Amino acid sequence: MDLIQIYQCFCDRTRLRILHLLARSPLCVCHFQEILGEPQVKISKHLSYLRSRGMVTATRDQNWMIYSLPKKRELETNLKCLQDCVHSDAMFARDLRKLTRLRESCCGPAAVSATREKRITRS
Amino acid sequence: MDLIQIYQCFCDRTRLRILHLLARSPLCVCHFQEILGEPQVKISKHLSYLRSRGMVTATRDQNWMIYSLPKKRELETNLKCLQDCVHSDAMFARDLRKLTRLRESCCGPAAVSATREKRITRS
DNA sequence: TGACTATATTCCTATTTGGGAATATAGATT
DNA sequence: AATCTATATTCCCAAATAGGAATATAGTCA
Repeated sequence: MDLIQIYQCFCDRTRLRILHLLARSPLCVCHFQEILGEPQVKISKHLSYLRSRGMVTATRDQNWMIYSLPKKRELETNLKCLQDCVHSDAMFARDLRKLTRLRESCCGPAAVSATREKRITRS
Repeated sequence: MDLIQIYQCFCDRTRLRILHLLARSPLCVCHFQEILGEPQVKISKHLSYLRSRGMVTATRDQNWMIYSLPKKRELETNLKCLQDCVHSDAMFARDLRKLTRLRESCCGPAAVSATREKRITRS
C-alpha cells in the first residue's frame, strides 16, 4: 500500500527534513549536507531509501544529482499537512532559513540555483 | 520530536487502520479484532505501542478496555489528512462499513455502544 | 472460592532499520 | 590517461520492529 510507504518515509527525522526542504525546491546532495549538517553517507542513504520508494526523483546535472519531488497526490497532501504541523518547530524553521541563505551564496549546480531571483550562470 | 512519533505510529498497516477507526469513535479491543480480522496478540501489541507513544488513551469499562484518541493538534491534523488520502482505498472503506455494522449488532461495552443511535443497555 | 472473559505480557525469532568506515563509480577537468 | 568531485554502495554492527505461541492478569460472575 502506497500510503504506508509514505509514512515509512516520514518516520525518520533526517528523511522528514529532506522532504520538507524538497517541498520548497529541488536540491542536490551537497545542499542537504550543508543544511542538515549530516555526513554524506547518511544523506545519500536516506535519499536512496526515498528514491527506492518513489518519494523523490533524481536527475544528473554534470557532477551533481538533483533531487526533486514527483507528482503524487498523497505525498503532496501529506507534505502540506507536514507544513501545517511544523510551524512552531525550530529545526524545520532553521532548515528553511539555511536554504534561503544557500540560494544566495552557493556554488551548486545551475538546475538548482535556477530558482534564485538572480540567476547566476556557471562560469 | 513528537511529529516523528506520529509518523512512526502511522507507518504500520494495522496501526493505521486502528487510528483511522478511532477517528470515528472509541472502541474496545474486541471490536478491532472483529473489524480488522487480526489475532488478539497483534491488536493488543499495536495498541500498547500506540499507548506508549501517547497516540491513544485507554480506560477500563468492566472487562473491556476502551481505546480513544487524545486531544493532540498534530495527531488530529494528520488523521484528517489520512481521511483525505484514503477515500479511494478499499480496505479503509471496508473497515468503516464493518464499524457501522458492529454498532448495530455488537455485544460490546456500554461506553462504546453509547455512540449508537439506539442505545442498547447491557442486560 | 473457582471459573470465565477480555486483554496484556513474555519469550522467541526473523527482518528491517540506522549509522559509520571504507571503497566504488560516473562524469568533468587537466 | 590521470585526477578530481560529487555521489553511491558495500560491509559491518547494534537496535528496533513485527509477529506468533504460550502464559499472565484484572475484573466479573456463579
